[in-house]
Amino acid sequence: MAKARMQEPETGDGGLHRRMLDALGEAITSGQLEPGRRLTLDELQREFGVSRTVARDTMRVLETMNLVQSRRRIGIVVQDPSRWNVYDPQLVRWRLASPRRDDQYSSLTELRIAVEPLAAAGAARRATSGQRAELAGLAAELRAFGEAGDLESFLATDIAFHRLIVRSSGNEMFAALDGMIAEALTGRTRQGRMPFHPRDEALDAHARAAEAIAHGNPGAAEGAMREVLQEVRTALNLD
Amino acid sequence: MAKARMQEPETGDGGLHRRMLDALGEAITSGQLEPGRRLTLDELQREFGVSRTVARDTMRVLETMNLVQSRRRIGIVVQDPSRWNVYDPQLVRWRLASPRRDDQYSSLTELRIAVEPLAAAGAARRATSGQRAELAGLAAELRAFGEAGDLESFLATDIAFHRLIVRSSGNEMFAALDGMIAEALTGRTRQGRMPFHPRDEALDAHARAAEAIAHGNPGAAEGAMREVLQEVRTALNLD
DNA sequence: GTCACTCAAAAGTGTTATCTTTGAAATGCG
DNA sequence: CGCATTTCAAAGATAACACTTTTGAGTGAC
Repeated sequence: MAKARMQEPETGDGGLHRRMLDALGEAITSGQLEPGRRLTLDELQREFGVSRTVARDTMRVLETMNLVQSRRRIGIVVQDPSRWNVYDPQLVRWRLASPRRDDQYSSLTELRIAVEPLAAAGAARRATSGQRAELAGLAAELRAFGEAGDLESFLATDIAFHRLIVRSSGNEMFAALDGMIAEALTGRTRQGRMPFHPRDEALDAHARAAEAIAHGNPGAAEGAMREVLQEVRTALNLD
Repeated sequence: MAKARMQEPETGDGGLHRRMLDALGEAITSGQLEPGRRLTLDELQREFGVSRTVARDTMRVLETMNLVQSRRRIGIVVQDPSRWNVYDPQLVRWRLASPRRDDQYSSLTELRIAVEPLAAAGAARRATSGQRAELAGLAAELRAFGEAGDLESFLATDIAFHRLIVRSSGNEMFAALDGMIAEALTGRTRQGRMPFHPRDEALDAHARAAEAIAHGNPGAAEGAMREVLQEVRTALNLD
């Protein structure tokens, strides 16, 4: 029986489940499905043309993110945003794709401002010598790209620099932010919130942070990192 | 008359799925199931005496936390800790219940030190007037309980104080930490890392933070909160 | 005899369909 | 109003089939 049910496999990673999850995740995080809205599995399986099993474990996943709660007889209830697991990378991605992305960017940026100085201090204490060397190298590249005005390469290197710091911090909760930091930096450049030419003070601060980490000086690393973030802070009107 | 049909409601929420999830979550986060270990659905459904349906969506949930990855023909592979979604409250709970809980406490505490000053600044900008008043009240209670040496009430009030600050910060990523902050504070007291009598400076700093927030002074709130966290910081040897 | 290539079987998850059980809400009856 | 009954929708079980890698056995060329 030739089942002409050919699933198109080129949609990234296919996965029936993934498509449904993304659709619902985006619908909820964008507010299109407002809190309190009740859904049922039957509805969903008809709407997405999937089996009960797929519908069921999609909802299980959304439930562990606290986007919905499933109760007997009631169905599946969309939860209030205050209950969401807003650190789930997938959820962050959905929110960054939604019309409300600006909220997500400013939250993320404020989080960066809070965390990165301490992460730098941690790196000064606990980074491996390889990481220290790599950081120094990245700071040098950063200056080169910055002075050359190569914004694209500058961004890539800047992302690598900040990610490496959180991953070297010795705190796995800081390290787990690396993907989100990359998103925030990318978003900043895309939204044109980045100066055309990185300021000299910013480049110096990056270099000082790398140096302080290399020399194992936590206090200096923390201070330098605060300076690095100062311009982000003023951009967010936090001063 | 009393139909002894009473289901005890305090078991969390019963749920076959929940029991299996907790068991596996604890086994993985405690390191009992080491990274790279391969499991199969058949094994699991036999071991837990559940159907494939339940086994499957349990694994789906663990997969979204990145505790495991499931691949065709291979089975279900326990992932390396560096890939875990360490901000998932459930995962944090498992880790706090595991023998390695100290790592989790220090990570959490370092995160608090990073975030709370900025959260206080945010609260000074964006808290509602009700929240500002409530904070002032909590600071006063805190002083009363502290001076009376009532550690139990002090802890409860301290938790309420810190939670209220992150929830008033206007940043949902800060607000989402409130449960974890409560756990960290509780743990600190339980582990006897708390001075018997809260220091005067700490009480003053709490009061100054509340006042700065009430008056809408972000800079002062941030500074006062840093002082509040100073003793935590020295306890963690971060100075 | 060894290397490389092909192809088929096996192992395990992915997906669907259908059924029974259970719990909670709504309803109706006294 | 209070209690039992009904009803709805998720929770869970079971069985079958589809899809994908891995493994390895067989085959041929050198």
